[in-house]
Amino acid sequence: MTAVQERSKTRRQRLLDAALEVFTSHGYSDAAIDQIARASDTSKGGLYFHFPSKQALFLALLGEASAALLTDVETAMAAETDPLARGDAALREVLHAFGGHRLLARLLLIDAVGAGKEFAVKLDELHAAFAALIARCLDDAVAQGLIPPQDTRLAAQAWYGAVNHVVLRWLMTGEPRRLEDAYPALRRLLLFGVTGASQEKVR
Amino acid sequence: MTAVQERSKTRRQRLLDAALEVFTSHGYSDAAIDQIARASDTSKGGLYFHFPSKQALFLALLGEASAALLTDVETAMAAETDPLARGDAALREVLHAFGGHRLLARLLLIDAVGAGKEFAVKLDELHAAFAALIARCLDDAVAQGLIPPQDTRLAAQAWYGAVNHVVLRWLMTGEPRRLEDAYPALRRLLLFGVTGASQEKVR
Amino acid sequence: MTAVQERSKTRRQRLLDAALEVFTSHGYSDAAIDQIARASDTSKGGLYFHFPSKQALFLALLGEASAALLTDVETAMAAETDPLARGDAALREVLHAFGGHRLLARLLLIDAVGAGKEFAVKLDELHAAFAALIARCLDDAVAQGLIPPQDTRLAAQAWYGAVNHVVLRWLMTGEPRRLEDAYPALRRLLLFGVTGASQEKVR
Amino acid sequence: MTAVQERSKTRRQRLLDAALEVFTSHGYSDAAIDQIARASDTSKGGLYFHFPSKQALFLALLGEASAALLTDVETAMAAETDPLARGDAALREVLHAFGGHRLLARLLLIDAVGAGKEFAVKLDELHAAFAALIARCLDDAVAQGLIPPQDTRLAAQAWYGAVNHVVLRWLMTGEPRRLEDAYPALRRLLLFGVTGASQEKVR
DNA sequence: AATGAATGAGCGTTCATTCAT
DNA sequence: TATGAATGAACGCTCATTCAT
Repeated sequence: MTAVQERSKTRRQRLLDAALEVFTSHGYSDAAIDQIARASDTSKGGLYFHFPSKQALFLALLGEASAALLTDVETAMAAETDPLARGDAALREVLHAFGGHRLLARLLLIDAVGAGKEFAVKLDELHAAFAALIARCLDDAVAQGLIPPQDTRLAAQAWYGAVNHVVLRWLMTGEPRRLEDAYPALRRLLLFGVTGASQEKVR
Repeated sequence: MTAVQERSKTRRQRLLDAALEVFTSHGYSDAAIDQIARASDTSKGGLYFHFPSKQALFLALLGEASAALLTDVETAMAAETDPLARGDAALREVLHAFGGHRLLARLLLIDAVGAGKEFAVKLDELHAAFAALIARCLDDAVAQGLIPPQDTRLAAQAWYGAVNHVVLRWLMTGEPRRLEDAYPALRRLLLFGVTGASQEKVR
Repeated sequence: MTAVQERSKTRRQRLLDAALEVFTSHGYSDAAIDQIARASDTSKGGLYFHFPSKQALFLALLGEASAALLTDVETAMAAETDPLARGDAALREVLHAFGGHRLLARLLLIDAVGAGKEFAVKLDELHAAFAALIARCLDDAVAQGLIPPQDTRLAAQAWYGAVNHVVLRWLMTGEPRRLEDAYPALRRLLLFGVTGASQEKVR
Repeated sequence: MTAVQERSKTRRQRLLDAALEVFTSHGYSDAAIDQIARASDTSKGGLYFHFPSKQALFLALLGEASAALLTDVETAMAAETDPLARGDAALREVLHAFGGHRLLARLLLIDAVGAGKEFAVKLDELHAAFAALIARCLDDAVAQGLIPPQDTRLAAQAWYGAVNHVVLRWLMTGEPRRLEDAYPALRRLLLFGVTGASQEKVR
């Protein structure tokens, strides 16, 4: 990487950092390009040199955040071999990643949601990627006889939705203080959900 | 109620209907007051007679939608006495209500989320009310020995989040075609999750 | 016309007047909407209530100016019956109209020309309308044997171009001081041009 | 001229060529420096090395185009001795030059006109030079008794305007297909115009 | 000589809100 | 009550120009 590319990368990164800050504190629509430029110690023109539009900037941010999150989770899962342990690792890592990056959580779980049709696709990709990761675990677990056969796609979504909502509550109400504290109870619920109890107990 | 009040109520309702339509098809920020006025066969001035601001209109809409949803769910729950049957009824009713009112689902699950800080409180109230409803079921079930003791608040949130996300997927991808079709699998997951399996199977 | 329409028309007219002033003093591109709004004692929003865009405002101005000019010329021509006298009247009226409305002349002969492709059509219509007016005179004159058969379309264009250019010189250099002073010499040239001299003299 | 100067000249010419292309296809205001730089296989910085501003670039282009046109016409006129034959040669050459260089015609007759006050002077110089050329012919013709005494300045302008407008029509509507086809009729009109017919025929 | 990243003033346009009628 | 003309602050974006390399 040449010195020029280096500097350019720096500027681009500064812009993304500032954008994350501003978008998450005001919401997509209420975030002004001017504000982002100011927050990144750059000029409006400079921003538009690196990103062709506000939408593209947000999209880039979404892409980087999604990729970073997915990478983290995949890495954590790769360390385990047992299917359920991998699901467990995914849960732990998601809570850890979001817990350590509040803004990233806000971006993906709040700001991206109501931002407009243009971002629904990107968000959908993230959801799909996550659901696929979990569904794979569950499919493996079913294959190994660890859990009973079931609709693993839907279970994966429910899994993801449950985690999301706990994170959302944490974002909105601040409870639990440390997001990771939700781990034990959440783990229990999710595992039990897919493990299944005897029919007699439920009926 | 006088005739004038009656007509006023009609107008107000027309405005709310139009607002639901426009807000859910464009998102809060991109929805124009002009559009809502036109869609409701009223004028901008007329809208401002009934609602003091765009924000207030959206808030009123959120309020009505939330209340309607909660009422439906509470009614459905009241028909059952067994705690777990009441939770089951809640699930069925939520899927039914959202499945029958796509716009309402969009409003609460998508548009209200990224609309801005001003609406976070309202959304929080809805979440809290729902969580309380479910948590009460679970507490009762624990008290009656139907399920093991657990963090019922968190379980309620996970429950709600799982349902939300399934509805969200339905909104975004159209799957499953009929939202109610998700009921059996979702029911199984949620009940098993709170019922708990034997420790041996999980470990 | 109701009082509201009356006021609206007034405002619209004020906007057109201001637009003429600003467009002709800065050129289309360098004229700022802000300036026009200020010059018309209105607000930018008010301007956009009456005209959907800068382009549309300029187009409306061109339309009104063209129409006014054409009407004047047609009226002047209608007073004459002899074909050549009608052409003569057209010349006199054009010089008179432009001479009395410097801004209108600038608008049509200078500002509209380089303003962009979008206005070429409108300008073309004006040119075509004028050329048709003159060509009709010449055709009649040919039919009555007043002038020899010739390419009347092209002659009409040459006629129009000659007048245009004299007006243009007047706009740019201020000569002659009174535009109407160019009438006698111009009349002579144009009439001789179409009347035709004996072949012997030319060869 | 050194090799470096040679290369510089080449670069300068490439810039002028690209500028002609871009200015005539977008108009002065809508032509972007970026576009010109790209079209000339240079950079923005490179452009600014050769020309201090957009205005100066356009002015240089105007100057070169004007000079080229005038040189062509003067050369063509120099080949003739008879005053009216020289005017005739001028007409032929103008139609030929514009007919063969559509972009040059656009530049001088359309783009330069509405581009702004800064270019009015340059345009005026061109008009004046042309008018002087024609006026000289006419003065000579008067002196030699070939045409009757008249306002030769104004006649020259009318001459020029008529030609201009025919070229303009060709640019805007594409008629006649070959600009040179307008020559015979135009020649007849212009010569007759200055030659003058007997008063009897006109009255 | 040449590059292209960076600047920042300025523009056309939008839209929630107001208010005379 | 209801209307819609009017307001004006704010926004996303452009682009001629500069300058470190």
